[in-house]
Amino acid sequence: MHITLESDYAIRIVLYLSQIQKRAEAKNISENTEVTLRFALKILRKLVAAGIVKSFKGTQGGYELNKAPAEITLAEVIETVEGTYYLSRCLDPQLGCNRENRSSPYCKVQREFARISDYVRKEMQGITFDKLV
Amino acid sequence: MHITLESDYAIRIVLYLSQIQKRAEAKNISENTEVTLRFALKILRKLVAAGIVKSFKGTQGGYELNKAPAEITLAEVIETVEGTYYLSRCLDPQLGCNRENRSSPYCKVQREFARISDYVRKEMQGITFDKLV
DNA sequence: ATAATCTATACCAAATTAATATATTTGGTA
DNA sequence: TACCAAATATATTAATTTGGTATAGATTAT
Repeated sequence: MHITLESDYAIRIVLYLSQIQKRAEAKNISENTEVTLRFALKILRKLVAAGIVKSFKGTQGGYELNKAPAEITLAEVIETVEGTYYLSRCLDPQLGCNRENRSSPYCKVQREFARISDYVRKEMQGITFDKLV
Repeated sequence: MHITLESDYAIRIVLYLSQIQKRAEAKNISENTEVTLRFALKILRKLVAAGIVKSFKGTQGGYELNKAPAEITLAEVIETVEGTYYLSRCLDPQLGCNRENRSSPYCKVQREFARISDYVRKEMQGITFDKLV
């Protein structure tokens, strides 16, 4: 939904992997991004599931990017961690408007919020990690 | 910072006052906006302090708009309740980036977020309540 | 085999957001 | 001018979300 600290962490991690361009173990990533090890591991698993990062088990294991930084967008990383971005919770299909007696299913405010949310998503889709290193 | 349910409530309240165009007491506002009375009172106090709403004490008291709906922007109402809007908490001067060892005071990600946040604020400044009734 | 590394699920704590309670002040009206 | 209906102020509590941790297990290079 919103962009929280976890997104910030996920971005730092992908940015770090974009910078070093090689495999790094979780401990290394944690130290270099200032994200606690366990929380970094949790985020890394999400990034792996989303196909942004590749993981390798066992000795000499670790994580590396699964694609070129130029192919990874800010939107992708944020939505991996937060789900779809919405400016207001009333737009989230999971939450919706908490009002019972509303005349129409979508009010004008909601429509404005939806328009702005779309813009934000599009902007973030246009920002790739090669531009951020 | 972010747009929460409280913003949603504040918007509903201002919208309701824009629609009826007359004085209404808190209980009436609460019932018509589906915001609990006490929470509505709390929000109303903020709206009064911000000069968006005028309050009248005593019998026949209540609340009414302090200016025309066309003069009240979505940005104004939201920022009354949430403070300045930022896409990411790292932009909030009160919070900031929680990273210690950062090379530069503002990273590129932060700059992109700042640019998008500015856009969102400008959009919301352009939306007045006469368009929303 | 074993030590290093990731995986999975569940759990807990801190912070934020939402809502309520109580006591007080103000002002119109009988 | 006493009274009652309303707003004001501050503190407190409850619910939700976010951030972070613990434990047990699976995998792989050496």
